[in-house]
Amino acid sequence: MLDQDLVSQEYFYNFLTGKYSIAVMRRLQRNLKEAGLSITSEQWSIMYNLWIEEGLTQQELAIRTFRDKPSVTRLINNLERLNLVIRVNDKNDRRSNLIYLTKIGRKMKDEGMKQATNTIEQALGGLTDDQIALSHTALHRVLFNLK
Amino acid sequence: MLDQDLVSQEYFYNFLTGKYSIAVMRRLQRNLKEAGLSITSEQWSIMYNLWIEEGLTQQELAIRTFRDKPSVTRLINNLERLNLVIRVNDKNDRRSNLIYLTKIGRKMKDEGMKQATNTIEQALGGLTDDQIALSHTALHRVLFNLK
DNA sequence: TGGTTATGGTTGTTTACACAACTTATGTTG
DNA sequence: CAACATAAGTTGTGTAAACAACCATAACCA
Repeated sequence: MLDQDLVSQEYFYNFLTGKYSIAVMRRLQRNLKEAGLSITSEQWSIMYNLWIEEGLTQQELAIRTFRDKPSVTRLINNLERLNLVIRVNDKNDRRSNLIYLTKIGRKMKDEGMKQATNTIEQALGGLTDDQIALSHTALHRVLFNLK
Repeated sequence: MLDQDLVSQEYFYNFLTGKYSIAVMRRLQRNLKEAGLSITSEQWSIMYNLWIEEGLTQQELAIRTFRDKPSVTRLINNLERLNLVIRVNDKNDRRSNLIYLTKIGRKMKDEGMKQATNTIEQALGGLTDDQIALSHTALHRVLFNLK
């Protein structure tokens, strides 16, 4: 492969290095902070899934957030320290923890989702619905290919 | 916003949580390891830029990899410990370090680029050139919007 | 020319990640 | 039922991230 090719394939390598998602997550972080929500974008991704459905196991949260089990353990640890979620031992399967939101965690939903929407609008500004739909398809395929 | 909307906008929230790039970077990591290259995907992104052009400053590497200065400092520390790069103090501007590859670092280029190409092919498999080009445009816009 | 500002890099702190090894509880099956 | 395999979660270790505060050098400019 020639150096010329290296440079012209810049796009692909930006993809490899996570440039796009670093940008998006950094902006989400900033928007959350400016709205007075002191959670990280990673913590947000856990909260988001719990806002949709409470009582998920850590395993299920790991799958939905595409993180591994140790990562989820520690994210839940931190969210528990922030009094945003609680672990409840599953009576039917004592290996599992069911994760529930606290009152504070539940109250955070509106503002948390608003900042997510803001971030998305800032990121996708100037793109047509068609462009968005097409990249949706492409990224979905990427996820399918790699998982 | 209704819960229904939350679920149907899954794609956007996957974007926010970095799901796609986690998948890509994890695969790159795995491919590098299987090829016997013991560097992380973050280290790869530094090496990639040095394979294109040596003698960059840390500042310049930070811009090209979309990372902040402390991150680059520590990545270079680790790469220096692995004997893959060296810092050379710039005679003309003594604030700057110019980063050069070692012989070992230079020899790693072929295999390192090969694994990157593999990863890209695995990620984009099944997508047409048009789809790839369109998502390129979209992601480029995202980067422009957020930087 | 001397003081201020800007730039390149480092260090400290907290959070998060991957991978491997481990514990405990549940399933399976001979 | 006992032995083995699987599943959920935790802990250890090394690497990387953001953000803030800092040092040294260079650039500006009044």
